[in-house]
Amino acid sequence: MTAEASSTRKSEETRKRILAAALAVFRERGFHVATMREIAAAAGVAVGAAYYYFDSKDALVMAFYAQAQDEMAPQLDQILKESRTLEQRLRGIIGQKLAYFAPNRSLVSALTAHIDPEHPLSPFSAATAPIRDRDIAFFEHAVKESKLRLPNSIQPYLPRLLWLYQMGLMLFWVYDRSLRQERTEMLFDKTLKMMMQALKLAELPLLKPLFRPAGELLKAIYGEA
Amino acid sequence: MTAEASSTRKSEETRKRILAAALAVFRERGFHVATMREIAAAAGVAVGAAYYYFDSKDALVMAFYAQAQDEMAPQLDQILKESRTLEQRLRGIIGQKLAYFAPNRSLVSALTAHIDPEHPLSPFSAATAPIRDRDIAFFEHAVKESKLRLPNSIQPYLPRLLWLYQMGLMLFWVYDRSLRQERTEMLFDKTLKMMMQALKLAELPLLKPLFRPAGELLKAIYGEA
DNA sequence: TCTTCATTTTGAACATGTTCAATAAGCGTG
DNA sequence: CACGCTTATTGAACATGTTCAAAATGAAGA
Repeated sequence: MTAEASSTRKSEETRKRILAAALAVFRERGFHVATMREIAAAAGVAVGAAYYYFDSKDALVMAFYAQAQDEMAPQLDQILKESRTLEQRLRGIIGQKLAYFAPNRSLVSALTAHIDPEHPLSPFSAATAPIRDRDIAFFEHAVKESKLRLPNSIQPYLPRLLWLYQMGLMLFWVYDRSLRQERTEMLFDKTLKMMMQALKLAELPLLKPLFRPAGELLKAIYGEA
Repeated sequence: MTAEASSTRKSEETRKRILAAALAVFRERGFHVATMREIAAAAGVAVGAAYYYFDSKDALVMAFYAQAQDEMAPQLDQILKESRTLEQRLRGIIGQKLAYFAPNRSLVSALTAHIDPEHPLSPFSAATAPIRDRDIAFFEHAVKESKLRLPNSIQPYLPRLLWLYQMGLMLFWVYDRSLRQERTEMLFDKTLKMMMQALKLAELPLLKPLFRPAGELLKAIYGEA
């Protein structure tokens, strides 16, 4: 939001330096204990400068996420190219993200700290829509070309639902205290398989009374498109 | 946590006065903008006093929730007594809670602000276990005596799952901007019906491959009991 | 009543995210 | 170069949740 298109070379340098310093401090000391004064000092700059480039401490985390998106995009594209089934693709995409974020779990936890959709930094806010849409696009791609035959009333919402699934999984992962987060791994594996089972069963006429209201619900919540 | 059993009459008075003042200020100005200085002033007391009785600003909200639990308990018992089916009971219990909290939505949003299970005020923390368990007990009661025949691998976890469902619903409700929160009402109605459908179908052998892994998953996440 | 100790109350001090007026640095133009 | 204008940078000041040493209050016993 703060950085303009007319950013000169040097300005961009400073911005990068501040962000890098912030991430370093966050990693070393944890997001919450890290102070803006520390970060500024680490970047060799006054506190005000940090606020000139970033709206808030949280905004630094958002910048981190945006950067992560850029860096991960090619790898995710690659994964989509190399796999065919939806299950493989989801496993690949979500697994890749978890792996990427693994060294920065405390930072991700800061990201998920705001659920309030009014808060500019919430994953559900209008302000983060571009980032969110970019994320959802990968799930759109993953769903496309897959052989899955879903009821028309559900199909269009699947990418957004999968994104939500991913968010929930990451939330669990962020606070997963088990060794190497193996509980998340287990949750991921089992729920993914169950989801695939459920999607297959969606065709059965027997389950119509279960999936028809689901479609109506989705339409009401997400809107027509 | 702070209030001891040895609380004398006057001390208890002060505590109540501070809590009441806090709730009034929260209601009038919203949780976030309200300051501890305001609250203290409204209670006719120094800031320090507020902290003598409550660990933090958030703790005031927790005290509010505990009080709400006390006040709602008889009504919830009544609802359980007057209804038989699980659907009726859930509709009654959850509906009652939403109605009760309606005048204080901003306060409830403060309650759901901490997802981190390490945070003492998170609904998932060890510190809030007593409050949580008391809540879950109502769902246990609601499930008991209902004619539902569920696989043994799932049955024991049902109350906790229903509690989770309720939490999710309240989260949606807290940020529901629609008139009279009618979107939440719709979500509640539809998901409740779907849940009942799904639970009935759980008996079908056809759906075994879907429900068996679900049972295993629950065991792994929640533990044996 | 006086002493002693625990309980309660006070308000100044502290930490930290954030703002902002002032200053410096760049840069294009005459 | 000199002058203005935009962009960067500074650091003191502010707001607010929280802490804490000191003071006030109260209760119980000698």
